[in-house]
Formats: sequence, structure tokens, C-alpha cells
Amino acid sequence: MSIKKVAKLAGVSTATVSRYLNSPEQVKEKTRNKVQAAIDEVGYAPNALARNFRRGKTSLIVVVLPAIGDPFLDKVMRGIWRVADEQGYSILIRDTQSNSHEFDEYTEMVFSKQADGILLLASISPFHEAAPNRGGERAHPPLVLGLESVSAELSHFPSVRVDNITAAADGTDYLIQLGHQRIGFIAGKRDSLLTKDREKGYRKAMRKAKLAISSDWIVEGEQTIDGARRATRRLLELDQRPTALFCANDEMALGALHEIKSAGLKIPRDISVIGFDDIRYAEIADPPLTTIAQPAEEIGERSMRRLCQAIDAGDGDSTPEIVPHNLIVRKSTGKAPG
Amino acid sequence: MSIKKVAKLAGVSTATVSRYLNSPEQVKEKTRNKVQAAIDEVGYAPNALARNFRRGKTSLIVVVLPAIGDPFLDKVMRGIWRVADEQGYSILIRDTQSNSHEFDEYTEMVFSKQADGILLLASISPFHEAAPNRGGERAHPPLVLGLESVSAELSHFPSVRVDNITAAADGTDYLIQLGHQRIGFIAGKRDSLLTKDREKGYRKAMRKAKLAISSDWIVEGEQTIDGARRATRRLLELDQRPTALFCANDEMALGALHEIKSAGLKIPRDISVIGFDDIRYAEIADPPLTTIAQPAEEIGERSMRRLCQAIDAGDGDSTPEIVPHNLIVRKSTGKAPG
DNA sequence: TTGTAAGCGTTATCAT
DNA sequence: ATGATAACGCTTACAA
Repeated sequence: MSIKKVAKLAGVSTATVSRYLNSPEQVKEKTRNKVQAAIDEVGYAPNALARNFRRGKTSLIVVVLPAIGDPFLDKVMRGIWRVADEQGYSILIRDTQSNSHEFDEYTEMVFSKQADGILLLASISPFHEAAPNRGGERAHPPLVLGLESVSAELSHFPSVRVDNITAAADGTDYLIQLGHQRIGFIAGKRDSLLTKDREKGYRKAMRKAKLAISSDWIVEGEQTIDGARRATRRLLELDQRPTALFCANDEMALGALHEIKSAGLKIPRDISVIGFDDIRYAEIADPPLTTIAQPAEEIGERSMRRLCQAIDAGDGDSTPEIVPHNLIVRKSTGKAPG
Repeated sequence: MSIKKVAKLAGVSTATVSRYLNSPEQVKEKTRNKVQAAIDEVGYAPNALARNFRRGKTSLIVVVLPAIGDPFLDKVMRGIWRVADEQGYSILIRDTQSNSHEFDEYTEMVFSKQADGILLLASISPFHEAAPNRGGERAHPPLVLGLESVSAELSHFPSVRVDNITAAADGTDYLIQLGHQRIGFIAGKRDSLLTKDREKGYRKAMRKAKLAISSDWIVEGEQTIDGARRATRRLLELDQRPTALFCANDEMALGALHEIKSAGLKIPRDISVIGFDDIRYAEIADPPLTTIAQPAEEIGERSMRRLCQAIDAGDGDSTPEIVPHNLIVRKSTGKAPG
């Protein structure tokens, strides 16, 4: 009952107050002043709930990410926020660590009008069951995939990312050029499409160089420091241990660095290590980490723009946007020993 | 027009559908089945917007934090989420890096019903101007301070945190016991109450030990790795450089470690370093970082609970909840040289 | 146990 | 340029 109060006080109709709020140019200056005075007097603030209800829009975007506190997402989020602010959206964050991994849980948020769209920056299991009848409404909510590569079920949706396969192949190539032949790979979780793709790139480069891959060389690092440390330990215990290690992301590479040094080995003299993402800790790692950088902020910005399009314009095309990656050579990689 | 559709299809009134949704026990089993069948058939999902509007509740909490991608907040957020899920709240995140630092901007979100409450995990400038007349409504929105210490203006609000002064004094004491006399302090930003308190603790411990503090020893590290590196460089250039360094948080300590090593000095032989927070990178730093741990998840959980109280119960008491800190000794600290 | 109907605050349509 | 009013989808007295 608040716009009403203002209206009464200003001696105008509620419609005029509403117009003043939303398109002031349609209101005569004299009236504008009266309304503004009334607003100031009662300390009126528009009820966003009512407004959104009326408009059928939440002005909220769910961003689904693996874990908050991931230093890589820091930069991605900055890009997202820039566009969100510009377009009047607020960001609702869900992480798949504390919450579920079910695709439906997030689509449901759109159908039940808790959010207008979804920005997926994490791996989840798509379409747990067949989507239920949505009463004739679009079965696909506005959704954009950032970072992750796309599984078949999700290929309808637009995505913005680097070419993970090529990028990982580039990194592996670099190690091969340094003379490494036994190259290990620390992968992420089983269900992560993204690290799966990086593994593919690694395999591809090895194959191209006609280097055999022992199945012992590929270990799961669980996308965590500790997981990577365990994985590294296993790698170091091999009879013929790798002379180089490709980690599917920097977080795991950091764990690997620590574990290798703890084992009394020197980097890169005994083992070279390469990561992926170029998080801010990569540069100050000891030794500074060679890694593959992604234009994180750009990814955030562009995926958010795509999402806005999807929301406004129905859908649009869904060809993936590929952004460039960039190998950054630091001190954690060197010539193969011997 | 959707609950209506369900109602018509089920041959009941909208009220019954609503009751079924909100308190099924009030509905006869036979009716329940009819309603559920209708819901399934049309693929109905309750419109959260309408529901929240009607209830006058957004079921949203704004969490204000310095930067997403801060590894310390990772753990805090997990605690927050646990309670939020339990209580049916979603989390709206704003960071003060991309957004503004104005207190009013966040309070406004409550007054305009974009959110039900505010969880402040960052320093902001409180009450830019006198709060405008809120038309008789409560001038203070539900708000809890996590982590940060409280400035005079914000002391009305409940807070949950460690005793930063005592904790920093404990850390400093530890250095003093190791024989250090020249101890530097890398502070955060000027407007961070939290690092201000840690500085106070450092000063307190020094005073108690009757050690003089040269003004050169306290430098601003801007709460970033790079800022800390610059600050460290300045400290290393002093004629009489400190033999130990207290960094107001681990992020800065990491930068300091790197810079000290880059200068060819050994840690802790030449300089000891101590941090604050015990982020996950502290343990794998080189050398592993001595630091003061906070029960991050507990802080998140308890501050969220306080906030729920503040929302439901009006206000309640606002005495700060102090949680225990814990000095974790690793390898970055050692006896004073000489 | 169920139905009727008012009302939440805003926007938008249609007159004036 | 402004006013009257219906409508958005849901909840909740109050009645039956």
C-alpha cells in the first residue's frame, strides 16, 4: 500500500507515480516535483517483489559453480558482474559442493520463477529424468554454459569457453618439445567434462608424437589440492616415474608441486609441472608455475551476455563461442632429465 | 493463472490447492491425490514470485564479501549455505570489489524487498549520509557482521568473529618468544576494520614486551598478493630490516614469502613470516606458513543463524559472538637470527 | 474438510 | 498528461 500513500500525498493517481518511477519523461515537470516530494517525505522505496511479480521477471540469475573461493572463478565472476550490473540482474550463487549436482534442481528454479536464467560454470548431471511436461511452456530454460565443454544432452545450449582439447594438446606439445616422453596427467573428477577434454588433448598430443601412454600415468586428482597430492604420490612411486606432469588445473598443480618437493625432488630438474588456468597463485608458486591461461573475465562477460540474449530473445543460436588460450611459460618446466 | 488451472482440473478450489502445497495434512487424502494428479498433468510449479510477494518475503539473503574467489571465504560460505538451505534461503552475493562500498546500497536492498537480510563479511563505509526517513519502518534492516570487527556506527548489529586483537597479539607474542625484536606488520587496506584490529593486537603485544615499533615497519599491503609484495620489498630495503613479518592475512603472507625468497633470503633463517586465516594454500606454501586459524565454517554458520533470528524475531540482543582462534605453527617461523 | 473472496503493490490498458 | 481500474498468482480469514 505504498505507491498509494505517495499518490495520495502528492495528490495524483497511483498510475502517475508509477509512470514517474518508470518513465519520468512522460510526466509533466510540475507533477514530477510533487511526486518526488511525496516520495522523500514518506521515505518510499518501490517494492521490488511486487514489481517483479507484476512483470513476471525475477531479475535474478543463478550462477552454478563448483566451489566459491576458487581463485579462477574470481576473474570469471568479475566479468559476469559487470554485465549483470549493466543489465539490472543480481546474481544468485549455488555451488555444487554444498548443493546438489542435479540439472533439474537448477532448471526448476527458472520454472518456479526464482530466477530468470542459469549460468552453468560447473559440471552437473544433466537431465536426471526426462523433463516433465511443462504445460506447453518451453522445456529449455535460458541457460548458458561457461567454461565447461558440452555433453550431448547440453549441446542445445550456447557455451563460451576455450578449446580445452587444443589447449591441453598445446601444453603437452610444449613438454614433448622439451624432450619429455613419460608425461603424467592428473585429471579432475570423473564427471567433469572440462578435465575430460583436457585429458583428450593430452592424449591427442601424445598420440601425434607417437608416445605411448601407460595407464598408470593418468590419475584422478579430484580437483583439490589434497587429491592432487595423493595422485602425485602415486605417480612418484612408479618404477618408471614420469619426467613431466600435466595437471588439469592450477589448483591441482599447486598440490603436485608441494608433493614433489616434499619427496626431495627438484622442479624442473627432476620433474616438470604444468597447470591450467593461470590463477593468481601460479605466479608466486615455488617455482613459478608454467600454465595455460584462459581469458577468464572475458569468458564471464561473454557468457553473461549470451544469457541475457537467451532471456530476452527467446533463444538465438547456440554455436559455442571459443575464446583464445595462451601458454605461459614460467620456471616449473624444463628440459627432460638425462 | 496457474493454481487456478490446477484447481479446475482437480475439481477443487484454489484454496485447497494452496493448502495442499503448504500444509498437506489439512487436506483429505483423497483430495490430495486428485490435486497431485492435476499438478503432474499440467506440470505445475508454484510461482515463487507470487508467493514471496504475497508473503512479503524474498527468501533471499545478501552476502557482502570483499571478493569472490577468496579461499578463506570458501569455508565461511559453506557454513552459511548449510543454514541457508535448512532455512529456505537463497544467497545473493555482492562483492565490494566490483560493486560499491556503500552501506546504504545494501540496506536499500532490504527496504526495497530485494532481500530479507544482510550478512556483511566485508568492510564498507557505514551510513554514508543520515538514513532517510523510512516512513516509520525500522531504520535498521536485519544485518549481521561476520568476520569484521565493529565500528561505532555498526555496533548495534550482532557480529560473529574471532577476537582479532587477541589473536594478533598471540601471533606477535609467539614471534617475540622466538627472540624477534624487529617485527614488521603488513596491514590491509585503510578502511578494513578487521586488519586494523589485527594491527592493534600486534601493537599491544609489542608494547607489552616493551619493544619499540618503528613506523617504517607497518606498511599497507592492500589485501592482495601484489600489494603485499610491494610492501615486503619496502620492508626489505630498510637499513635495519625486520627479522619477522606479521601479515594481516594469509593471502598477503603468500606474497611476502615469494618476495622474500626472490630477494635471495631464506625463510625462516633470515626472516620469519606469520599469516592469518589458515587458507588451504598456507599448508602447501614453501615453506609451509605459520598462521592463525579461524573456525571459518562455524563463523559462517553462526552468523547465518543470527541473521535468521534477526529476520524472524525482530532483533534480539546484539552482543558479539566470539569464536576461538588457534595458532598453527609451521615452518615459516623460527628463531631470530644471530 | 473445503469453498469464497479479499487483498498484497505494482503495472498497463483504456479512457478522459 | 493524467486517472480509474483490472490483472498478475498466491495466501488466508471467514463461511459453510
